[in-house]
Amino acid sequence: MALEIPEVVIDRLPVYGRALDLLKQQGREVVNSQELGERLGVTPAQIRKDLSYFGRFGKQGRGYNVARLLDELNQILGLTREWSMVLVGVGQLGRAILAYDGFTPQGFRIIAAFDDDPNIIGTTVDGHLITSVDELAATLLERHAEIGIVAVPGATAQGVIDSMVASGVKAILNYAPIAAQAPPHVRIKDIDPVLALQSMTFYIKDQD
Amino acid sequence: MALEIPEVVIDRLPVYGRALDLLKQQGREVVNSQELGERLGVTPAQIRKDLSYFGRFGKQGRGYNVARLLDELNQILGLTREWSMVLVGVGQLGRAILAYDGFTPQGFRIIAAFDDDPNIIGTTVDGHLITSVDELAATLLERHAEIGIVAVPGATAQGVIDSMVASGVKAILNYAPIAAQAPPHVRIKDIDPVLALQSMTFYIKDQD
DNA sequence: GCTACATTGTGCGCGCGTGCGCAATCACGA
DNA sequence: TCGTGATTGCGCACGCGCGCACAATGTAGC
Repeated sequence: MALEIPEVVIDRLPVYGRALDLLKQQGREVVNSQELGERLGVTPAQIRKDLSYFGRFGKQGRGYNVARLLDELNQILGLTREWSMVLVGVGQLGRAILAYDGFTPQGFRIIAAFDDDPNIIGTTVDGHLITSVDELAATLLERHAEIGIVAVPGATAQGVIDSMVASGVKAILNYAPIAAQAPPHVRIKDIDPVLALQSMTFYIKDQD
Repeated sequence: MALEIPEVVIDRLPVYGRALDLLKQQGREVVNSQELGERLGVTPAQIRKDLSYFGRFGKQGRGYNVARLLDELNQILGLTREWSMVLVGVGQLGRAILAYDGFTPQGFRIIAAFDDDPNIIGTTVDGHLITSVDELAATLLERHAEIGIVAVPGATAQGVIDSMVASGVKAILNYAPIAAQAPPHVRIKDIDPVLALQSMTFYIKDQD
């Protein structure tokens, strides 16, 4: 049945999950695809189709049980466990990532942070002792981490990614402004505000 | 001819532009679609098709003049001018955004920064005097800005977005973890590392 | 100037994602 | 227990984006 699920579908599931989380906090027990769709700017059919890839979670005539559907989505996405991450690059951006309080509640924990600046190595940032990037591989041998975060300048980013891949990291969140290369079995997502800005200007450049 | 250009195409153009920029810095004068595609993980046909929406920029048998194509792309995307931005939210994330040196070289300048914390208002961060968010509208009346950056917690983000829209901002870069709503004439792009992580775990949760 | 070669620009078909529309199904009230 | 109303799950068709494959076209060498 669910042998080939489009990546766009997977990308939308966390969005549904976040909305359900909010509804749950508000004490809502049931929600239908129409209301969920309105909140997220998605058609109700889209939501129902997406969910149907994984099973039948709703009840006709009522809708979806909020807590139940949220649990199902977390199960599907693998969010019922903790995920360990390593951060490379403790500049201004890296510090903001270390300080960000949105990862932990969702089960993502930074277990080690690395840099190549001797002035930073050995210091403690937000409770994390900064280690030399040369020890990345050694550290990952004893303390396993599935996810790597790249917050270094573009020039050194690909090298960092290669090291992570070699050390068995399975997914990478890349903040560096490069077209990162990785083997097929390693997932990569880019966070790139400049690209986002540069495509928006196309649409607004001729307004008023 | 170019009456309806897919948004995915527009999203790829800045990626091409960045690669061309790099090639130009390396002194390359000509590049063909095959090499460009290999560097970016895109098929050569994709690149040629995308570019054909806007004109004929290549020469058969040779390829594309790097500097020429880069200029054309910048023209198409509206990157030949400066863009003014306002930032709302000067917490850890906002500070990292203010400190980020990747915006200015691409023509994006933050002209004002706002927060609602009395302890922060009046201070100077990276050369920017932090103003009360209550003065957002008034400030935008005298100093025009086309783009808004939202770096506040999710709970207050939609309100900030509404204010920006009311003040004539035409594009918004949203770092808050919400499904932001805005009228159709205002472009929005979300920067959301947690969503990126939560979709990647789907693919890596059953590995090894 | 002519030939051989390389690379673009694009018509076309394939495949996939989206949303419509309806039958199936469940809750609830009488 | 039965009927009514609401909402899901999903078959199907439409439309769009992607990439193939080839003709068009420019380059370079002789």
